[in-house]
Amino acid sequence: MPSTPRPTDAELAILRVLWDRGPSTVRQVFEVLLEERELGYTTVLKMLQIMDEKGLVRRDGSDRTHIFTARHTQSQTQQHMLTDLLDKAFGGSAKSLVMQALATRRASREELDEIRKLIDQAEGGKP
Amino acid sequence: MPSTPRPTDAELAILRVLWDRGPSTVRQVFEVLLEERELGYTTVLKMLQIMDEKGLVRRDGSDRTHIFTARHTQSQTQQHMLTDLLDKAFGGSAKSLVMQALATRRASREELDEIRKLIDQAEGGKP
DNA sequence: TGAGATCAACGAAAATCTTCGTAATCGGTT
DNA sequence: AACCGATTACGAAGATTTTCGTTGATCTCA
Repeated sequence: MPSTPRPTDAELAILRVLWDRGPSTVRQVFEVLLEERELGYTTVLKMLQIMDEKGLVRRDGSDRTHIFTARHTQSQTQQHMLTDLLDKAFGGSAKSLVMQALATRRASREELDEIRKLIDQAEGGKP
Repeated sequence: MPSTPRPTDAELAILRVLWDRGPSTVRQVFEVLLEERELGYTTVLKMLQIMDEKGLVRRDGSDRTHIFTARHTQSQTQQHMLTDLLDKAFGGSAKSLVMQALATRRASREELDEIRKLIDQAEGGKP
């Protein structure tokens, strides 16, 4: 149960890179982010320093070029942010959150089938 | 489609009051929030002024005591924040968001049934 | 070995968020 | 009319977020 703060938008962009590409150097993260938007190398460095202080990433400084790793998995972070949103905007109701999410119409038939299977499982295990 | 910014945590607390109790004065919002945490009257006033500038609330200043109203419904705001989270933390996959949400184990059997019905409907209407 | 490239650290600036004190204004009451 | 309480407006301070320039250290290789 991670007690780290909820990542900000910019922090999340960095975490996405670390989740996708695994442990990375500042430069590697910088290059990926540069494809999406303009920003400076030292901006990324500073962000990673702050994220290290916050506990969002871990740093290996044994080499001259430090390696940064996301401290929590994407799943853990998703869970964290979802719970936060659930409490702050959905009055704690997972049902209404899921209904709204399904209303975004981004799920394909196959995905809906998988979701239904998950519900069946959940109900099966909940007598 | 509201092009207002995503509300901050403090703004969301105020919006919750407006959604629950309808159009309200600063004092009314203040009194409700005071039950949850300590804060000053002018803090709430200032927040509402800023939220008015941002377009998050509408203000009726025809009377001396102004009345504030949420500019978007709770549903619209939920949709907005969910879409934002979807893109920034779930790679746009509604499926994985729903799966994670269901994993919070906050939904009862009855709620799961309702969700499944919604999926059935969605699939029925999707050729 | 020394010149140039790469890197981390530091500090600081601009923007945003959150908080509230103080002052000005208005309404109702004496 | 003068006062009192309630309300809005203003401005500012502290915290956080996002950004980057500069500096000094370290590495590479010619």
